[in-house]
Amino acid sequence: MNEQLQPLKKQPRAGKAGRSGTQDDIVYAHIFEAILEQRLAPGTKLSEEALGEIFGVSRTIIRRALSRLAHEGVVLLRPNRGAVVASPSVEEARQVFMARRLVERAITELAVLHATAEQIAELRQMVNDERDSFSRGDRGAGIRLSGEFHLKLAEAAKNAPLISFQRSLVSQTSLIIAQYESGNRSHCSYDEHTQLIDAIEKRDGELAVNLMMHHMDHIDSKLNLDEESASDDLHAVFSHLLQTKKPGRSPAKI
Amino acid sequence: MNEQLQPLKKQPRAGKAGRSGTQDDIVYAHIFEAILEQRLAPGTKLSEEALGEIFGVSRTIIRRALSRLAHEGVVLLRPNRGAVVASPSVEEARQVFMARRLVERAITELAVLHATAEQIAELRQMVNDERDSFSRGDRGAGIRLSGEFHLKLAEAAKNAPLISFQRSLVSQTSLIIAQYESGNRSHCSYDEHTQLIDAIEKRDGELAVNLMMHHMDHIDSKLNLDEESASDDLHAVFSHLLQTKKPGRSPAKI
DNA sequence: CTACTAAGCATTGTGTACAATCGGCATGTT
DNA sequence: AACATGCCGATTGTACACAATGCTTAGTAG
Repeated sequence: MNEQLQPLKKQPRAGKAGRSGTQDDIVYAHIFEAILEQRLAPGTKLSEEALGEIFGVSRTIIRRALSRLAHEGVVLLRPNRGAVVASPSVEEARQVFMARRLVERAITELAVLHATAEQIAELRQMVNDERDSFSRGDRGAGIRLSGEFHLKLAEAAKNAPLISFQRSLVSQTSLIIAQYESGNRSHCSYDEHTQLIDAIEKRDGELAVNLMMHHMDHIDSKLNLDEESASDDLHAVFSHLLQTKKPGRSPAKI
Repeated sequence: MNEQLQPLKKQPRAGKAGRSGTQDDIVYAHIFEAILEQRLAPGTKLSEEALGEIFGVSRTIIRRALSRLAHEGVVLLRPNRGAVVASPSVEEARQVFMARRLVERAITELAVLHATAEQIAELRQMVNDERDSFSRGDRGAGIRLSGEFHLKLAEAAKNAPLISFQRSLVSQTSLIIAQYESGNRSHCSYDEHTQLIDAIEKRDGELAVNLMMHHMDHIDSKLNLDEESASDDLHAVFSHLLQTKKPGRSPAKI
């Protein structure tokens, strides 16, 4: 139980990923980040009481955060049986990627039309942060920042429903990447992000869409969704055993 | 305010829209239905305590239902200030419709590929129900069933993220229709739904997509988003006044 | 020794009490 | 008379206690 998250108590502003000050968001951001960084493996049970003790809040807050995570598809909420980190199947991963292709194409077209100079500057800044994370070897932050880039792009498209959907898709994609990525390559090449920004700044819609589609191709070509799906399924099948083993250790770990 | 919702108390199975037995769903369905039937006008405040008393459940349940409605965009949750029925602006309505075009096109293409005979039969049954509702003059049920048709179609596309997104879009569309529809025409011609099913059954993807796009055209051509946006904005602007007037009547109204 | 049953325990679901926050109203000041 | 400010009522935010449910395990019968 030594690897417990910081027992924050009215932490004025979370130094890591938590943006706004509300406890909800802090808990949400921390759990989400832990999942992306694979400190919480798919299938891990997320006990309300344990989480509440760790974060120093009551189960009410935890429950809201879990509900939100469940709605975004990174947590599975089983009635009367608690929450677990989602372990998307290969089929679910394919569906997410299909939906993302659809949405990213539309977002790119809209962003070319509506992105402001300020937003483009922010996008460049995010690519810089992303590159820094990878150079530091911080894989979890890299995945998260890469996702936030795509989310920022969605904001430039100026369509609220699309932004909301994209948020959900990006979350699930991050989880899928964390689960399925073949480790040998950098997963979200920021070069492609930079080229994409250039095309958007030049208002070249056709080029931008082509770059985005190639970007999507690259992302899922790095995953083992096709050939090695067996091993993935195996992992998913046995994932519940990983946390069902007897509590030979301390009981209060996430 | 004698038009208070039925004070159900552990109603075993809601006879109207509530499907599954959990209290959450019952409350959710009733509020949603009330919004669609305009028994709850946009801007109306949704007090947790009042709703809890009406439905005979505690605020906990109400809060979950409101949270869900808020996530689907039909209810606006303002921190520390309670929930109100959303009153989508013209711009928001446009964004929803743009997103729906995108999603409906994709859903139609996928449904042509994957819809089973059973699903097609269910779709036909839903069109029948929809027609019956309109012939009975039950406008609220008609809007709801029309939305459920599009949702069922999404299920035929066999893509979970798209289904989830479509659910949110359909909910918001229903609210927009209820708010903006020019009253002189039937809003969702079930004839077009029937033709669409025929095209899907014949596996004619091109025709199906064309029909769906025309269907979308018809839907928003019936709305007053363009010319009469002034009156709509006016309504939205003053909507908060409608429920801010002094409580000269009974306090326990939604 | 295996399989089935039942009891105990742990965890989630729900209701309610208390605390924090916000909007409205009255009063005082310029 | 108009504006600013402090108080008060109402409503939401949070935490906690109790109830219900499912899982685990021990015990017994075959």
